[in-house]
Amino acid sequence: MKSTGVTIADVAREAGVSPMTVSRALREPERVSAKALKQITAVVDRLGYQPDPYAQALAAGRTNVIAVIIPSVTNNVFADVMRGIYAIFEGTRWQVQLGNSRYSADLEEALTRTFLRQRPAGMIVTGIDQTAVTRQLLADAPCRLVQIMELGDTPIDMMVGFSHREAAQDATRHLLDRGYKRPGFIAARIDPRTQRRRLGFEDVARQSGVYDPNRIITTLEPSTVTLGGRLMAQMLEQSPDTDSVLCNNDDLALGALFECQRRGMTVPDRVGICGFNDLEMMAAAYPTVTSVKSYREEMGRQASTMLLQTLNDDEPTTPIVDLGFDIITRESTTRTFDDK
Amino acid sequence: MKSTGVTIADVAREAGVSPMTVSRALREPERVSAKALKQITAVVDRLGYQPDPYAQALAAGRTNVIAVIIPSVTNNVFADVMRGIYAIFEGTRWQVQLGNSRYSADLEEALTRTFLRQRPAGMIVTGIDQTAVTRQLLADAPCRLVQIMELGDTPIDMMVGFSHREAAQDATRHLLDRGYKRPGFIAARIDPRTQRRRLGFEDVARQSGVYDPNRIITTLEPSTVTLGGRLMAQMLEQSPDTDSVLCNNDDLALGALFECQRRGMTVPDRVGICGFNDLEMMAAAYPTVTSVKSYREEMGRQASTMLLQTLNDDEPTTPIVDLGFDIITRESTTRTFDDK
DNA sequence: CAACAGAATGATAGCGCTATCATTTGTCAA
DNA sequence: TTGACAAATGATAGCGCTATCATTCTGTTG
Repeated sequence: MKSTGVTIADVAREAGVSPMTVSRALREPERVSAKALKQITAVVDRLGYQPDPYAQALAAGRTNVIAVIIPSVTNNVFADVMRGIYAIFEGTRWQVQLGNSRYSADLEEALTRTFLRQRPAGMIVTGIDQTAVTRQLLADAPCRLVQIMELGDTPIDMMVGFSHREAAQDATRHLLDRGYKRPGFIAARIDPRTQRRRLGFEDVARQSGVYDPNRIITTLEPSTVTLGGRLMAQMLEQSPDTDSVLCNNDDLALGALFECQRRGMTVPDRVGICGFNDLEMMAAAYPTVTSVKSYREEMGRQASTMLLQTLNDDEPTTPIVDLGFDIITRESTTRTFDDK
Repeated sequence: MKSTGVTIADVAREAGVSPMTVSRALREPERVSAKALKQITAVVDRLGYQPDPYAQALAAGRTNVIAVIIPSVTNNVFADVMRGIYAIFEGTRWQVQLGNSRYSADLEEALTRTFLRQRPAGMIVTGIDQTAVTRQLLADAPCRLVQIMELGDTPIDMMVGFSHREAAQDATRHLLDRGYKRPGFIAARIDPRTQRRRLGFEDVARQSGVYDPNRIITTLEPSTVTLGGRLMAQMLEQSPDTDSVLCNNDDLALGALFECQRRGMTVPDRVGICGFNDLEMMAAAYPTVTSVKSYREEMGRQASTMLLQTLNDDEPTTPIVDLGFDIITRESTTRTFDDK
């Protein structure tokens, strides 16, 4: 039943002090005399003592768990966010624990319950579209929280993100500025963020008089490069005069690019392509692909830093952070002529 | 200091039984009378009781944690493995906990210690190149273990993987079979698996008399599509007559493809390209790209299933599983002529 | 109907740690 | 040297649960 075997009592005995002093030496060394500290440290090292995190959690009533809920572990976008989160918490006493909601609000609710049962020290959750119950759970939780990826008017606590709708608006405007007259929009895995991007596309398309529902193709399927090709093919079949596409993400954009090449339709001259997220590969593609850059790793870092501040009893200066976005213009939307 | 507030004692009081009976009702319902069970279940639901996992762990001396150590969270390959792992454990009482060794054996050792301190119910670790200390820690651990990704002669416990060296041998042979005479090898983020793939390439290159150290380019940088382009460029500069490349992974292969296109070198006629892992995008690229398919998600599923069996006190029928690999031949190595 | 096996339940004692408060030790001014 | 006060340490009592064993309650049998 025993684990490592070495308990705080063993250390205390060997060091000739009480368990309480050992406990202190480990957590608040400044409250222990230099002599005792040295003694204890030596024994800890010699015995290889490691505190039992469960006993600590139970006795102290709090944990060192940072619970993170993301919709997908296989999506590059969240992988980047995670890298930012790990970058901040690695080497600290906080332990990141990952939960995967698989784009389901119900699963997210269940996950939230599971996590809260563990009394996390802090939480990071994705997006602003939690169920009412989840929102309530999070609001009542005895820990601080950062919502990431998006911005919204009703933050539960803290927030780091950017406006997907505005980003899509700007990207659509970019296509029009580049002389494209009949832009389309393709999207897969319709989640709330995707929806807002579509709205952004529609905003600008409508207001510029180029809106055509036949140039909007969405599907619930998970997004892949192959699917990008398929959606592009569908677009060109149902609206052959489409001269550009805003893709909901870079996988789709890459697939669309390949599909155009396969059909001998030159990019950017015959078809302009704009992706979303600006994954690393977009700059390496041939032709290079324009994309909406989002600051994903920075988002993870910011969220973690803010959480860390609250854990140290500092209030972050800005509890709501807009990281913005940038349209990274590349060859795929840079025509060599204008078909006016 | 209290958490949810509702403890097992509260439930017991309300249900008019002892805490012990509640504890039993929750974990071994068949050992409790139907009447008591119904009573208790009702109270649990009404009060929304959730057992405290820390108290459970401390009292029972075991946990429901499955510890998984992978070298990277942002690498598609491991994302796929994780998907397989989650697929098996989701919905069970086991909780997957992820650790990121960032391709460092020392970090892996530290992580292993951290995880073992938590007395996981089972572990999944990547590869076979642990430090001696890590190996010892794992061997002594009071839980079962699966090593994934590779095969080796000295498994610590169970193992699911495939031979990277043989895979690279086959891929190299494939290039030669397709009529390529001067194959090269490019690799980034040199980890032990990459090394073995290089050995596989060298095996066949040597034995076919086409070995040329100037056609092997490796770097410690993390692998990206952009880097694939750069390494390909370097290859074509230092060995301009290279007529094909085996890429250590698909990101590099895609970068190499783009670089060739940028230089107007036709793929597959002027240069053949073979990737490794067979990520989804390889089938969508233009031209489609040949790659060594590895069964990553299946690897995660197998490892998890085996672990689950041991957790249920069944011994898996095969503790060492070779999932093999397949060369998926596509356009990028299908020449329309033979330059013999 | 006594006797008894087996099922159901409960009392007790921790798991390894920390919060709290009491006690001891050390330091310094008067 | 003494008293006052702070610093250092320790004794005690749980945190919420489960393992273990003792007890009580069935139901069955001769």
